[in-house]
Amino acid sequence: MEISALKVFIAVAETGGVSTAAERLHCVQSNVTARIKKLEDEVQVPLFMRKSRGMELSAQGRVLLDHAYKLLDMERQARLAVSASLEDGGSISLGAMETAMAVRLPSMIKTFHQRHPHTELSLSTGTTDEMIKQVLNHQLDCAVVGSTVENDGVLQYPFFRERLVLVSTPGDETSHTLLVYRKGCAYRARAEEWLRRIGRLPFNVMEFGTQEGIVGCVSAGLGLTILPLEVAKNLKGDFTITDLPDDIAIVDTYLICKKSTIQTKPMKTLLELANQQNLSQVA
Amino acid sequence: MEISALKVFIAVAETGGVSTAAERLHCVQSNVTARIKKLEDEVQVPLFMRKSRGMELSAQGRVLLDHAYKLLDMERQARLAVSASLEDGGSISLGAMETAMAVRLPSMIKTFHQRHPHTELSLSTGTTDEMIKQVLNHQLDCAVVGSTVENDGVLQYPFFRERLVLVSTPGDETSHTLLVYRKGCAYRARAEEWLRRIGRLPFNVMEFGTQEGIVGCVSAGLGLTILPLEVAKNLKGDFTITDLPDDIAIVDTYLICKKSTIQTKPMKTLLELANQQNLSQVA
DNA sequence: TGGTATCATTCATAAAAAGTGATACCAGAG
DNA sequence: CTCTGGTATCACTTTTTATGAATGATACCA
Repeated sequence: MEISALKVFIAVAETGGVSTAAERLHCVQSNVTARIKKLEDEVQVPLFMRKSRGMELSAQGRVLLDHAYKLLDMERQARLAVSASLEDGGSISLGAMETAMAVRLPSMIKTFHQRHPHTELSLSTGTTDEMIKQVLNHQLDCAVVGSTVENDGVLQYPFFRERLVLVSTPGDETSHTLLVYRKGCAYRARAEEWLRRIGRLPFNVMEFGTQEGIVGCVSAGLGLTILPLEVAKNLKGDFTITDLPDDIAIVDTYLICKKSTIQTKPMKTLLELANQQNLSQVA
Repeated sequence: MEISALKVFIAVAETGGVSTAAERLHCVQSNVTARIKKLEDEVQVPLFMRKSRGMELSAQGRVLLDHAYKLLDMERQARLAVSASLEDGGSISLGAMETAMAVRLPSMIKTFHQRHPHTELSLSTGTTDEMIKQVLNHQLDCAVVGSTVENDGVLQYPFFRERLVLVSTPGDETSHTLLVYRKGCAYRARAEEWLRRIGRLPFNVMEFGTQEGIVGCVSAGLGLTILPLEVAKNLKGDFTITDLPDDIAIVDTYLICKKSTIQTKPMKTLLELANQQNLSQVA
């Protein structure tokens, strides 16, 4: 039962005749006759009673007419919804490093939600490497990551700049144990680079899935970790913060998304908001 | 946006790929590819993001998917409703002479409604001639009329037999004024026939649209009228009832409907109920 | 690194559906 | 009776949908 068939059905039902319906449909009368017959074949029931002059709905026809109206209306709605979703609505999946999610994103997300209350924003966290892969696979619409990506199918917007510091418990600053995220974290690479550079070798690494786990273990004196200064300053407890040289410490984060991702209005808003943050927040 | 197009859209969305969808749809991939493309052209928006392996819904695609499910379900419903209306549901329009509507029909209608609570019964009244025409034109599904009709496209079921009597105010029995329905009433023909036969000429006729009007005017002494005995006996007020010879008085009513009217279950019930009343209620 | 399997797309073409125009047919009106 | 206003039927064209084979891209595996 195709939508177009229902349209001719409605035309005949409303005009009470094949010829008048044909006129309204801008087609020829024989075509209308044929399509009605096909529809009747399909539902196995006569939809009209042929009168000497015109046709009149049968009981079954009246039933179908009701439904046909609804169906047609729904089709219109669907069409509308899809166009509208370019403007608003729909959903966006955004990934971010856990640290970014904690510090930078909340205010931005708030603003976004005010501007697009109908757009569903689904947040997830992951390591830089994981998220880059997900963006490339369209499992994420966009992501906040800690390194650039050399792939010209990807748009990258500078998001913010931050300074990494080493965090440990007092007296534990020279630990050879590094507590970090699982492989793929942008910060982890920096930390390892630093330890290698200052020759604190060999060092061992403990991997964690969440930031909470890392911080908990650092405060228990298990070792040291690397965190954005913003995050480190807000830690509760007694920690020592050790500066790092700029080339290690300063990391630029980017909001990335695939070029092929549809640029809906909400998506544009998101990128725009990201750009507004694009001030060197840290020297 | 045809239903069939949405079916392939859903298949692709659910299986996450053209090939798997094609398999499910029992057709070749190239066809699925083409139809998806056509749908995308139609809505002017990419519905899927092409990944290296398979396809994934875009934000707009997700929106459409929701609607597609609803639409498909609605279509199923419509199809079902039409078949079901053969069994039950739907509507039947029944016409009857006002006198029949008052006396014989109520109990029958009640039974009918108990058996088919989902069938809408629309009642109307009219003269025999009017209703015969309406049945022939399918403006009525069936009707209770006071004469047979010589048209072999029409089914006629004996409904009941009744006795007509003349009704007047006491002392007004020989009035030359006949109060009757508008032209086309089966009883009116009988009354005129009677007056002619007994030579009460000339007589004049006042036409009315409703039985109430007739009765009111009769009781005001304007003239006499002809009514079924059953009805006459139940009139409130002081009336004289005059018998008529059998050939004038006894009238058979019939439930008629066109042969071409679909014999739905409810319709069959109606005819069956009519036949149960088919007892000579009056000698 | 090359080989193989898995997908999507493209293209030429076949089959089916929708649309056309002419004509036949039917019933009511004059 | 013919005329008129309508539907149905028919042979035909156009459009849409479906097919099969070829192409290309990418992942997976050795």
